[in-house]
Amino acid sequence: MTTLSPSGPVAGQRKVRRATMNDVARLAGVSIKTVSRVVNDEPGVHPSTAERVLAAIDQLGFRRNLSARNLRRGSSTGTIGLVLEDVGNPFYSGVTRAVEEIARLRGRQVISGSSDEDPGRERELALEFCSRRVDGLLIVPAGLQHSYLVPEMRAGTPVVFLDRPAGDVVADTVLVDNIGGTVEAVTHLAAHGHRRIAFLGDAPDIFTANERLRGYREGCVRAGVGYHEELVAMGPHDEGSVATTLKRLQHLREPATAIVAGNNRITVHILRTLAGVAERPALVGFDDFELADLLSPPVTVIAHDASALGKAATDLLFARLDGDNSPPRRVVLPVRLVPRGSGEVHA
Amino acid sequence: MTTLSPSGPVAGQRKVRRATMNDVARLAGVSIKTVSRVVNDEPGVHPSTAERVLAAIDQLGFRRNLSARNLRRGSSTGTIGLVLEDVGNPFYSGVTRAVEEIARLRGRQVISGSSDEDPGRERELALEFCSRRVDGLLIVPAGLQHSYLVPEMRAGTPVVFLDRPAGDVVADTVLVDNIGGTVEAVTHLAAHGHRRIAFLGDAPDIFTANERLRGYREGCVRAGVGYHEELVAMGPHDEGSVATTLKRLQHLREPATAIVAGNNRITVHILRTLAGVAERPALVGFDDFELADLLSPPVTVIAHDASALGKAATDLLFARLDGDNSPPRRVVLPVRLVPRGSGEVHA
DNA sequence: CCGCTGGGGGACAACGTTGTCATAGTGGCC
DNA sequence: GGCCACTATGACAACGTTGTCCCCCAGCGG
Repeated sequence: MTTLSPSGPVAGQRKVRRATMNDVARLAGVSIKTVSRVVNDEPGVHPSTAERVLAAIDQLGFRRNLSARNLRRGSSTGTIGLVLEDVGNPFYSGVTRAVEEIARLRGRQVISGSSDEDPGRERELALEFCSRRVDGLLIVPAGLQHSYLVPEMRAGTPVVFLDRPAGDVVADTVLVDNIGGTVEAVTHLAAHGHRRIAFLGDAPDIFTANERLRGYREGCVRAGVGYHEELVAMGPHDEGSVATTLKRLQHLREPATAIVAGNNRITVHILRTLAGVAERPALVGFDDFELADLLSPPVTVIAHDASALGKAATDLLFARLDGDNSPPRRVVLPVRLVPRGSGEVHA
Repeated sequence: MTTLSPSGPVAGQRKVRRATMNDVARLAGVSIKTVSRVVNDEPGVHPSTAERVLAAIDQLGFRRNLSARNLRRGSSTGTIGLVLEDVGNPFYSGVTRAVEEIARLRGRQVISGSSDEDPGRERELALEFCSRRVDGLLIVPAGLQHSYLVPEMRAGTPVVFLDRPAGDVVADTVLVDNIGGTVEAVTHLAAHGHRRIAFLGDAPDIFTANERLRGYREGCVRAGVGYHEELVAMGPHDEGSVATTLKRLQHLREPATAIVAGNNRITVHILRTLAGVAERPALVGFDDFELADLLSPPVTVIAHDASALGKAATDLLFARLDGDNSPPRRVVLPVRLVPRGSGEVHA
């Protein structure tokens, strides 16, 4: 295996024009249409002609321009757009992977972008993708207003919302059972004798955070332990605010003996804050995460499957692309409580 | 906030043709060029005309077709291609995030795909991206043959290799200091009295795995503990094979008292295997991972920064796009040993 | 009244493909 | 020999934009 340098000046060859079918045609001494035939494996080209064309293609380093092709054919661009909150978050990267996988099977490329929970950025990304004429859109909504998508949907771009519902359009949506999950978490803790169960969640304008809060409240009521404002802390959380909150919960007249964490980031903040603390409250976290089983104590979680979420949404999208025009669907994926230890501590 | 259904039949509107500038022009009673002027904020359009055009755009839900635009202008497509091993792996999703971030600042969209360590798939993805006329390519090489990229590079598409070097082309490359890292790991363990230090790595045809093995060997020699074949286990590892290997290492005539893990997946397998075991060997893992500090004992690692890697590579790519045509560069990012406990166990 | 200026707007070609249709040549059959 | 069928190939338009160039007309100075 020799080391080839792409001969001649390579880096910074910004000015070179890529070879087109025209160039190939000229070099091979045929018409451009014949080149097209060869490139597309269409019949009716004499083998010797095809050979000349292929040689020219090789010599010029020709590669068909897909944009031009799609433009002319008016066909799909073979892309789907994915707008999520942050690819860097393992949960969403799991989603991305699943989306990519299915898209691949259906011969599509994925274009993705992170909104960072910023509605403006979400919109910017989604519309940019529409300008690129993606065949469909998968969106983890950052905001509550999605009417900007109405023209796109009307123009035939299917949109599936993921993880959270859209604010003001009716469209396919895939969610997880946030309420059921937190109800189960609370019930589980109550069953182990806890009556002072706290909830730390994300800002309540985030759909999932709000739903989980509702589930928490319902769980408290059902378990007969009552809902107490003082045991709840919503809002954007960082390590510092979590530490403060935990301290507060501990020093209540009736301290919290158990905590439900609203998502994986919060769970991790809590774990870090509690590291080395002897008297630990029981803990159940929403979202599973790697190594949860290897911590001590292992962390009990409400688990749901990122790739199942991605798969369900993408399947739905492709169903629409295949012509399914039934009314918009809302799919709610189940969650399950995985008891590992941290949630089985008795009060 | 009312709930708008995109009026009329929406889902399954596969047949609708998107409005073009032509349609807008007709509706507004102007020429298509005037529409173009309005859409592009070009001067020389009477405000009242512009208003009519905007109204028509709104009414028809027109959105400029970026492919057509780029085709006509011969300008960049505003996209860059990213081929990695698996977006689902937190390390690569960190890379992805960083790439996305920089691309955004430079007004580019990222198209990405996972090769799953399959050279054929890598090639397929890279060439597909070239067909889409990405402005540049970032590739985590799966195989050793990349001469297929020569025509593309010659045609002016800059390519930067990431995490591993290309097999047979000279191109920009960003790596981490694999050898230095493992040397440091071994040195560290030896300094704590270990003389029987094992190495579990990935298949040696993977560049990083091989480099790390070299570093391990060099570290052993430098530390004066010698290199022993029996302490090394390379190859694809799953939980089972890791368990078997650990057992073997434990039952050697002179058992291993310390382990260097070749990457984060292997580290995790080891941790899972050792869970609950009383007599644990010392452990240093290559790649940092979330929660490493919360395990007991906390895991000592050779850390390097996924986002730094992504950033460096993307910066390099954009430098090329900006016209930098200096000879291909090879950037090696430093790693650092983060002592947390698991590696500071004395032999 | 003429010519000039400049703002507002349009006609047309071109980007790189592919679909449609036409045509040249070749051989076979009556 | 004339006609047909068939193969191999090409000319040309069109996809949705934008760049270039041109035109019309109002206003203005001489």
